[in-house]
Amino acid sequence: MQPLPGFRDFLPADCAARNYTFAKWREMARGYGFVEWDGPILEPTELYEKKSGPEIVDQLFHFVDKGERAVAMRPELTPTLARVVAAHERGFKKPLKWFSIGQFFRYEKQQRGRLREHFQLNCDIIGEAGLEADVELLALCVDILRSFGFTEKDLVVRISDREFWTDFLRENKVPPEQWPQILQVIDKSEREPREKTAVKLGALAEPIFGIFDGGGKSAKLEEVVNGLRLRGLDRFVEIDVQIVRGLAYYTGIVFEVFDRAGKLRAIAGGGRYDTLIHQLSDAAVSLPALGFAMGDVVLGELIGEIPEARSRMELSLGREGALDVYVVVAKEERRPDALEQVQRLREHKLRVDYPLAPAKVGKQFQAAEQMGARLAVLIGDEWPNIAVKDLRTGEQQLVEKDQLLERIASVLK
RNA sequence: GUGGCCAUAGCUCAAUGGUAGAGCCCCAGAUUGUGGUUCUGGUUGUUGCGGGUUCGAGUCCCGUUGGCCACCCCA
Repeated sequence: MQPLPGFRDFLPADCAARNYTFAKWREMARGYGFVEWDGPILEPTELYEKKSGPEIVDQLFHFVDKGERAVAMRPELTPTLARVVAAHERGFKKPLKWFSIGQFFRYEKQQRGRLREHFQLNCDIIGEAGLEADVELLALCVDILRSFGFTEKDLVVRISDREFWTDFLRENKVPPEQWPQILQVIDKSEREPREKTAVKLGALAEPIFGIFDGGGKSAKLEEVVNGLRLRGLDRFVEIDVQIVRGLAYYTGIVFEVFDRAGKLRAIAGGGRYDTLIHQLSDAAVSLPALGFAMGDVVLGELIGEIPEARSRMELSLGREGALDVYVVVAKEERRPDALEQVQRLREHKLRVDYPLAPAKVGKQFQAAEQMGARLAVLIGDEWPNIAVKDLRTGEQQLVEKDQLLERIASVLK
């Protein structure tokens, strides 16, 4: 039996890496004053249809439950957030700065960087229409990535503005019902030959290519970059109006993070969605909002690619995984005494392990080594004295059992 | 969803159509109480699964499942 396609088993090393990622996400988000929340993993399918149209259903893990409800495993958090905020916003002072770490699902053929399941950090700011919120969100996104050891040489945040294009389309008298289609063509233009894009754009091709080649100027985007400059983070960002993002609900600044080498899929992405909460609100709540999401899969791949990030993680995992003390039961008749010491050490918040079954002393030291124990404590013939061995230096000292804690503390310090 | 490539031990991979192997890992030993190195020995496969061709299939053919890559889509 294998796991289902696109689903992962997390062996201890994988879990350790995942915990490392989550810890960084949490630490940085909290550092920016974001508070953690979460929603259900299963939602009415309708929640996603309402927001993205019926085609989205093809890409959902969805089914009919025993109560004959059409349900879907969440593919993203934003619709849930909008629903929750619409229902509970009065209970909180604005702006809300909320983050969440959870698992998300989509029914698609898997590929590198795209499974049927992944974990995602979502950070959102609700109730602030000003650009300072966009800057704050971008700064958090960049700082999270910096905390993993990435620099501006490793990745780039490409920022764009949906309004730049909607203004353009309005000026060119394009009927609004055609906007989503044209935005999609712009979004895709980078990945296909220009001739093909030109055909799709028709008369708009010339002015749009002109904007691509001219860089696309926007006072708003300049202001965002300036805001990041004040925080010393502008070196990570580039204005690039070709970024549009596929989702229909974005209304303002949008951005995506890519590796500079261009080998991987987007590492993170987000933007402003000022009208979504209103659309999903039965009570006609209307709040400006913006957010981004960062997935664990592509991020993990990038950590693997960048030596600085990888060694930073390995260092951290080495520290986290290690045992403080391994208790060697050198004489089986001393096992009760050994267990008493194990319990005592554990009550003093030390990480302690010992052999569950009788084993040769050599094997026990091997086990201690393998588990990364800092110290081995040997209980046997010398009892009530105990040998304490520093496994890094090899130094060993005999102490009376009541001095054990003291001795351990002095070595661990 | 469409197309191409791939599938051999727990892992990484060998094996002109002719008796399935190596390294690593794991386990056990090296005068019975001291780890990392070393040495010796050992376990493991219906060659992803199901058919077919052939005297004989890991090898060739068909199907199927899974993986990788591109497209599609991108949360």
